Amino acid sequence: MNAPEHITEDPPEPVRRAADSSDRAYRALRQALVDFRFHPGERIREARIAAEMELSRTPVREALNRLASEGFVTLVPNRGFFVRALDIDDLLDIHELRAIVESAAFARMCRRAEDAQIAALAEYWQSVQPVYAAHDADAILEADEGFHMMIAKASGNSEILALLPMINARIRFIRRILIDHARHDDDLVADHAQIVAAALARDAEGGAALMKSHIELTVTVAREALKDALLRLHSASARRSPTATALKD
Amino acid sequence: MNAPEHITEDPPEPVRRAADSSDRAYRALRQALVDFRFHPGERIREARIAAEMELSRTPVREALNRLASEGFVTLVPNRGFFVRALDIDDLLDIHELRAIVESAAFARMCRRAEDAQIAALAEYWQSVQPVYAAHDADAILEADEGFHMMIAKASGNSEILALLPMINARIRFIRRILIDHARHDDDLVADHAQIVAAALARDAEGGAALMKSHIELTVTVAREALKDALLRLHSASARRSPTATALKD
DNA sequence: CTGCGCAGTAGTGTCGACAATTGGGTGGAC
DNA sequence: GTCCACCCAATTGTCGACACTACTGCGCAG
Repeated sequence: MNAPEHITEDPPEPVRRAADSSDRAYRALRQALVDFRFHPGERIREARIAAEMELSRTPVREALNRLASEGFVTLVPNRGFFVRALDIDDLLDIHELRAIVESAAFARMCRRAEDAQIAALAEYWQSVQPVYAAHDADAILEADEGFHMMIAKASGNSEILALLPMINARIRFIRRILIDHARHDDDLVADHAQIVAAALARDAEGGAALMKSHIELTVTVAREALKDALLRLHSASARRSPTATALKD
Repeated sequence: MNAPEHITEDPPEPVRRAADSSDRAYRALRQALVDFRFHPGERIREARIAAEMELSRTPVREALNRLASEGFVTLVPNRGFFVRALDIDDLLDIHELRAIVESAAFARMCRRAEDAQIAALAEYWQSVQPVYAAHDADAILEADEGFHMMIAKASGNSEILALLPMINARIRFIRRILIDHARHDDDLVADHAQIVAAALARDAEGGAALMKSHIELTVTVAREALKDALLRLHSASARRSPTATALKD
């Protein structure tokens, strides 16, 4: 086993280059933004982020550039990156866009998806029922997003499938809060059940309308809760430093 | 007008730091991609691009990262950036998404926009009529995009307004080709006139349907032309180097 | 007291350099 | 002739450094 010198022996440190510093920075920053751990409008100091994540500014800047084109942050030349100030209207706009896109995705699925895909949707819905019963907010959120993503996938439109995750990322924190506070799990379950039924019946118009009201109702009902949540998050992020161990994971 | 000596005189090089290398790289690369001056699937060598644009790899990488999150290119770790291979199905999907979003934008505009905004749309439409008559493809494209952007703006939904330019950027080259070749200016003019009429009448449903068919018809009618155009562009980009002076401007 | 100019400092924008990785080519063993 | 291991050139991922810009606080004129 002792390797001859002329042959490259097993490196004692097979630490293959991670090559994912940018990606890690991207995910950590995005999560921090989604969780509103930054004050809206706050300037993001690259050096600070880099120091906290124990890497150089380069990957941090790459991550910020990606986040900028996704609308999470804005770039002011020679001033730096700033957290996008999401207000209640923006949130409503995003939800409206989501309703538009997802209801269209549903209609397209009804018209063009194969039976197997719709069956898979119904089956998935069946399989995650216990999750809702367990009242685990994180698990419910995951199941919920999964449900909607399956419809986007079954729509067969790759652009819709690519757009939805970007929308989801920006409203995930709201959905998370709503699941926790509004405690309208039963409504969610009922809506989804109706949507699945419409899918099985290939009722494009009816199902699309259901989807639209499903999403819009969520917002309408929770508008006040949203306002409170935003205020609370803002003041929280203003009080304690949004950094420190915040980006460690 | 002649500057006094005791005041910092005009530096021989008043070139205030541009600080826009990344932005220039972004725009140039995006334009090159939109124009299909890169072979689909082609690997993008950062050093080469940087050398051609006479700057370092850093701004090129920043531009590529932004383009990656916009879907123009894909990033394979440790391999680099690759031009996204757009096929005919992708193009149809993008147009479908555009039809979904824009028809919804129209309906929302009818329901919520102020009279002044709709009047501005009608006025804009009037003002660009000569452009269509002049048969200048670039000018027509600009007028066309402007028309649709005004509707997105009048929709009052900032997310729609932000999404549309991203969609437009990716299908601009097609619209450009269609305007040149299909020579269906008259249809465009007729459609737009109908859409304006629906807007003035605040006919949300009718106008949305018009908008949808306006966009979808464009695709359907031109499907064959699209295939040809894609083939032609691909072979062209394969033959000659997609670089050289290609990125100079 | 108020407002303007000015230096000092914090922070961004860009660069060149270096280590790690990939893929292709070369040579030898079978 | 084929296949495998190894080496090497080309390219990416990350870093530290430096020039330049924007903001802060202070001094000074009005």
